[in-house]
Amino acid sequence: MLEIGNIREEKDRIVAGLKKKNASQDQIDLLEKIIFDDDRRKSVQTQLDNMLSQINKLSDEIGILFKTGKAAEAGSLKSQVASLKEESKLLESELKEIKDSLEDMIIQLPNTPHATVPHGLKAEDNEVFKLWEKPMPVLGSDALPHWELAEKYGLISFKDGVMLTGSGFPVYKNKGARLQRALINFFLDEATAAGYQEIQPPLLVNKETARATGQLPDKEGQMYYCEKDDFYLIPTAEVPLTNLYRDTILQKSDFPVMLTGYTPCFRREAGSYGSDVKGLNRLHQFDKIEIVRIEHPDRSYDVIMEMVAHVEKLLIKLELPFRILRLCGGDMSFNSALTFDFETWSAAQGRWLEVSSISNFETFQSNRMKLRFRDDDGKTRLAHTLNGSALALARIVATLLENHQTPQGIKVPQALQTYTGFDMIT
RNA sequence: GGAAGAGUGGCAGAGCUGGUUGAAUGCACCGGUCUUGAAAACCGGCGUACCUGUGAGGGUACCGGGGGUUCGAAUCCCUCCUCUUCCGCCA
Repeated sequence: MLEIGNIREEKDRIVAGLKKKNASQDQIDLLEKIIFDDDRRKSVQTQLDNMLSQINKLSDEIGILFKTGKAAEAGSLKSQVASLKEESKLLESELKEIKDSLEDMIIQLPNTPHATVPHGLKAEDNEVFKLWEKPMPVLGSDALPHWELAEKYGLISFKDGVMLTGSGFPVYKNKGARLQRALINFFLDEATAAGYQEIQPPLLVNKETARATGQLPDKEGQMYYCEKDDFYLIPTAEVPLTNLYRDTILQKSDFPVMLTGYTPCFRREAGSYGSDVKGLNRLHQFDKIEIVRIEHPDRSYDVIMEMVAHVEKLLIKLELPFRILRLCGGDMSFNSALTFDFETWSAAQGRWLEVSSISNFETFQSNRMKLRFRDDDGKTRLAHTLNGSALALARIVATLLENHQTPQGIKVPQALQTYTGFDMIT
């Protein structure tokens, strides 16, 4: 959620930012209305406060009359308060209405992009920030896509998943299951070695939590929902991890806040179809290790590069061809001010698969969840939040199988062998 | 799931027979005096948000969440949530 103060004070910058993010004219037009309504909010707040102040004063006077045994004289004061009270009720409901509609409007505005974000509308406009340095692997003509490899070696059963639940819920078996566990441990170990604190959060969260990181209201349809208990299945560990710091005021000495967690992620992915959902490409349930950082605003753009470097190291250790994209304004998520996507090369499919997305949200999340810190001058300010996948398992498994396939079997990268306990899948 | 009790500022803990209580007191924390330095002692400060004012300041709201009674509620009532204890169930 954008800060109202920024909307008021830096309207031109916000307009330019919204345009870069490919916002609609309707969204841009909201700014004027927001400022207008915020003026109204202030004026109604002032009236209300003055009125309540009067009520308080009169009530005190009545109290004194009662104490000094002049209760009989309180009658006219009481009726004064009664009428003021009626008026104040009206103002109160007016104020609430204005505040609600203000929030409704502000919530429709996406975050504004950082200066380094490239212009553009769609995926093709993203900037290739970095390409892996080694030559791309060349596979034989008999190379198989991962879903065939998974079947050939008995690693994953998509069929059984359909039987148990439905499509998009694969069952990992044998060395496939072991590979999953190895990757989880590998990623968690790498993250904790880099200084991230390991967290095991709940997989179901309440409305308030889903709201604070921005999943509600706009991504409601993407989450699984337990109606009976009013809980949402998390679409990413970002939700519970970042919310750990909801409504808090950090001391500067609390920085850096570095969290990591492994969780399954649940996504309805309504509307996806075709080759997008083939094999492991897009699942309703997949495993992911997330890294989250809460930072001083002065540091957040250094920190995002640290996170990029961390993920890059992981992919190098897994010996997977990758590229890093700096997303253009039109392709970035609603919440983000700057996003780097990592894609690994799916050799047998001949396409890039997104395996990580690292974003700086600046104060967009912290504003909504009241995540502040105390600055040197003693004042509270909103902290910056960042997160990234490090890494998402399913697609890593897909490209791992495809890129490391040989006529003898699938080679396990060196770094992973201590975790798998085998160096070859045969 | 059933029964009883409880939820107050960073923590501990008063207030809960309704009226200078945003909230005693202690600890923690910050500043100062003292000291070669530190500790102790003493003095002062010490919540968040919003409105208003150039500023000093003034005002409003908040004592788990929401609603109600009342001229007035941390204090009374309703409801929800959470915690503790006992019973039941269970990995």
